[in-house]
Amino acid sequence: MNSARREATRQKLYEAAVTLIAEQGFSSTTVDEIAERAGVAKGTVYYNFASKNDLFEELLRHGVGLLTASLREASEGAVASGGSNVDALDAMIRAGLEFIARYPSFTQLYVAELWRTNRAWQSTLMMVRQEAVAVVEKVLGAAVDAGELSDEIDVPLTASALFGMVLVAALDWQAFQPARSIDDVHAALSRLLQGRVGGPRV
Amino acid sequence: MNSARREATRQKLYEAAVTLIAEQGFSSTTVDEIAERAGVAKGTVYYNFASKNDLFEELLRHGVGLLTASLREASEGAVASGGSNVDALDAMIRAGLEFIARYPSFTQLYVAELWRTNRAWQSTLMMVRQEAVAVVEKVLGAAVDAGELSDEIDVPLTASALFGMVLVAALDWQAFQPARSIDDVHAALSRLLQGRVGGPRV
DNA sequence: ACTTTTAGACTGACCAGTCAGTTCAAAGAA
DNA sequence: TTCTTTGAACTGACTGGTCAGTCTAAAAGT
Repeated sequence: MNSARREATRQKLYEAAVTLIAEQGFSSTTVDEIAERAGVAKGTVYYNFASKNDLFEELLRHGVGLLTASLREASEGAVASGGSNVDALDAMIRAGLEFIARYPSFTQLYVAELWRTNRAWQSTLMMVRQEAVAVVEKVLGAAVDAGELSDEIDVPLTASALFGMVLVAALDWQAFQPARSIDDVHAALSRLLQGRVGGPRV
Repeated sequence: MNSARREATRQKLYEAAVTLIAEQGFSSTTVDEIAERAGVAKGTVYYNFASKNDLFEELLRHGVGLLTASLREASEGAVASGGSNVDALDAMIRAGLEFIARYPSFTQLYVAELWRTNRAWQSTLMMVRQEAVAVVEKVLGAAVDAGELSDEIDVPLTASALFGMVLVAALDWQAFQPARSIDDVHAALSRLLQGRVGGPRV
């Protein structure tokens, strides 16, 4: 069981697949392309994954797992160092931006597939999405309970909105003004979160 | 000459294509399927459009055209009836939600393709996106000039963020809690825009 | 008269998945 | 050390199916 070797191969396949699928979409990316980019024979793909679909599902699980961990860590870090729940939200925005900057392809691919219906990996995607969103909802709920945020807010909807705000702003940043610093982008989003856009002027 | 008959056929093809592509993606939707769903012979597709790609590009132009018109109308309506620029933004959020509720498939498909690189219709997509975003940016800019919004905000980035907020919240609404009323969703997003989430408590 | 649509057979390219055969690396044998 | 064995990992030509796009002659619409 040379599973270190195998693991390295799988990793190469993930990396090859993620960029190709982000660029072209799942269906128009061929297994031959993935194998070639990974520097591996086609058969190896099928030795390591049951099917093209399966490769993709495992890729999704793998990627969202990284995101969830990173969000959770950011939130816990903020709280541990004496921050409020709003600080935790802010830290999660930061972590989200960092994740997207680091794995732009994965993010593209995730967004492209998230709301598609009738696809084989639909249920996997929903599961994995729920895990990520739950992290945000939890902090949002805690902030409301602690009186930091208005108790009129709709937690799940606001979590979605925040998620979308970060997602779209970050993808646009990467696509259209990649030169800007992450601090810049973070500041703009923070401002929105903290109500300093449409709120009373300071 | 674009006869009325021809236009009706094209319309049927758009409608068939948009749902199929939203569900399955562009590449895994076949021209035969589109023709069948539209109740039209395959040859008719090629009589009306140069290729599958061309059909899709025209579909994108058509759809984003509707969105842009609707945003512009909402914004102008708000201003004409004596509203502030922030009211105009709010009206545009509403219009965005209505658009997504009415054309969920188009929205899915748009999001799925927006950040993809290396696709034939990439430039078309960028162009139409820019038109839509410009409408939001214009109002945002006017609001800053009028002193309604902090002049520290980054207009393009905030426009993206707002766009993303509406987009993701609406898609999640449609996908996971379709029973909720549009007013409900609108209220939650308004609150975020107006800074009543993270801002000072009332 | 002229435009548009029909029905569907056909072609050539493309591609997911298979499988018989080859290579690798580790563990033991000499 | 050097040789042999073993099973896991990998290879790539091949197969069977799918699909964009073409083409026809005839019908229907305006």
